[in-house]
Amino acid sequence: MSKTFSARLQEALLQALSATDFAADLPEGFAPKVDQAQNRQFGDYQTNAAMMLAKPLKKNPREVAAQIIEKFEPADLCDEPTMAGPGFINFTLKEDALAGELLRILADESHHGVATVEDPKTVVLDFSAPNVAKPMHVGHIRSTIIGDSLGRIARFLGHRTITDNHIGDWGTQFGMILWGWKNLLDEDALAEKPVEELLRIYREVNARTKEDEALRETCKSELVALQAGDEENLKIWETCVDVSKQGLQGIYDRLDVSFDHWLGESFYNDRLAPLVDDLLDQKIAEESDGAICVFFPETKGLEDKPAIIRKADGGFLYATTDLATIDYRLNEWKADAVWYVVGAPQQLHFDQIFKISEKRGQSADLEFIPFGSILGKDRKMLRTRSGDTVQLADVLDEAVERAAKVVIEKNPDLEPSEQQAVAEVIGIGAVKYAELSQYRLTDYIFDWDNMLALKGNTAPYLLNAYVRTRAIFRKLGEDYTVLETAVFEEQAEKDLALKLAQFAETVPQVLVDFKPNTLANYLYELAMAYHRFWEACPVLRVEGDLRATRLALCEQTGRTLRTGLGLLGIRTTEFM
RNA sequence: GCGCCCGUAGCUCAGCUGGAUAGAGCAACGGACUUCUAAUCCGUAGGUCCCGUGUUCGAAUCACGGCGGGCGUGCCA
Repeated sequence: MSKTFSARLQEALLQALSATDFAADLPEGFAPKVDQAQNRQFGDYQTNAAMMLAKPLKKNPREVAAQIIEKFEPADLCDEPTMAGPGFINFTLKEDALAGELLRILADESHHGVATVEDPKTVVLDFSAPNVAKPMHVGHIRSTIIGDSLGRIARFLGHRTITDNHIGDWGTQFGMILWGWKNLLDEDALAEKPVEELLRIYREVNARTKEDEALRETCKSELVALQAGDEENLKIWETCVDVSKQGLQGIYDRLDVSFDHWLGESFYNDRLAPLVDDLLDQKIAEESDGAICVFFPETKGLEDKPAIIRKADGGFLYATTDLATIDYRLNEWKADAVWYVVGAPQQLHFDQIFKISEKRGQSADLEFIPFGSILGKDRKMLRTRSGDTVQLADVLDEAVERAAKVVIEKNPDLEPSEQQAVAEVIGIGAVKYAELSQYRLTDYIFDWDNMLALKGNTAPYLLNAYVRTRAIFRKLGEDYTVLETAVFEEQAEKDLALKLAQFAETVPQVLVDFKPNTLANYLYELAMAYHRFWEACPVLRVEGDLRATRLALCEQTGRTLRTGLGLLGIRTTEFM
């Protein structure tokens, strides 16, 4: 497989460097960067290698640049590089190179020129992980959508990817649910809308325990009974988990998110006690005030932040479960890496369990991939227990409803069922894109209009570009065949062709720092380039190679948008 | 107290592994549809990149110190 433009330019640049007078004096391991030019007036790619080298070589940067340019052999890739400003070297690709690349990526129907990784890893992705017996609220959307997208991208790049929904099916909340089930349950409501009924009793009990000390104790004893294996409580617990999973599955189906496994906290129950014993044996953990703790005296920032893995009353905590989960993933799944897509407030927790894993001699690449909070209007965290948090299902309903309004307005003649199907793609896509197009650590204030916008840099903008690629082939009456000779007449065509080629440079970049918004931004730029092309370049009204080239650009834009949106977990529609 | 994250146009946000005049969208104003989907395109206007100091040929980006906001910090998850 051939390489991206930036990789090829980088190779040529290294060649040039090795031919210069100062080749022997280059810093060891010097790897010049070739970046996409920020501004078209500077060509297509640029490097600041000369300026980087000026200091160690004790030379004037422009002198260095001049010599690099002199030795640079562009082959048929680009024109003679030019020097600009304080010592930039700018590269402008040849039209033939652009044309050749277009043909190459068209031939690569599944990956569009994106190279798969040389050393595939087994990556476990831990994301979404809602609590059972409570429906997902807006706060769960980030983990679910970001995690799903990272999983799709890792898989696309060739990693063995395992997604695991580590649901909270064993927490202390079950004390309250058990009591509520026994005392407040409305059987008819349970049969009718099980998830809602579970939420209702949970909220009711939660509210009562705030006032009622005795009830708190009763709930606690229900929990203890469950943990001790009480048959009735276990039965209720199983039913709750079952019902909740079905409710969650409905949301996941709608979001087009799926998991390879659903190994919740309860799965690890048997493994907790032996794990703590083992940590004690190895002197990694010790007793302190009755609890079993791991201390980190040698780690800056954690000196006074022990991790508790067994409470004084013998109970285990989520740190214990998470450690057992790491064992399982490493031993059973042979994971090389585990990626946790979890909210930023849990930074300390993950620092601790990663450190413990290290103390145990485990060497897997454990990554905490945090995201910022969704805040309420008061700029405070949207709290799960505040009672009136916005439910995810409601957000999706509202999104689809808003999309439907526009679809009906724009396409009054469409069958209602088709209108609804299109609205579903647009509405859900809009919600996902709103999340994925922004940097994951940015906090934001929940706002319907913001989250569900349909104008500007949103999913509908990208979907519209895709739809326009399809409209052309519908009108043409046949599918794309094969392009033999690419010719360019307009700047808009070359800009689009270059953008298409850069898909291969963009996708791998997402996993460097786990930022799907890098891909979202790229797709937005691609859609913009296509919309400009659309305005400037009629396709069906021109003839010959030019028409074939433009059809190819349409086809490749459609493929790239479909694949790229697919990597974000966003579906496409043929019309809108 | 200590730790982590955020602070960029009126609003919502990109850009942050140092690079050229800091970019989008929304809102405002002005243009372009007998045309392959105008959910589009083109243009105008809008900035102490929170403040200060430092490193550097070069800082929104890195370091240090502040300020403002959010979150976390031994027996919830």
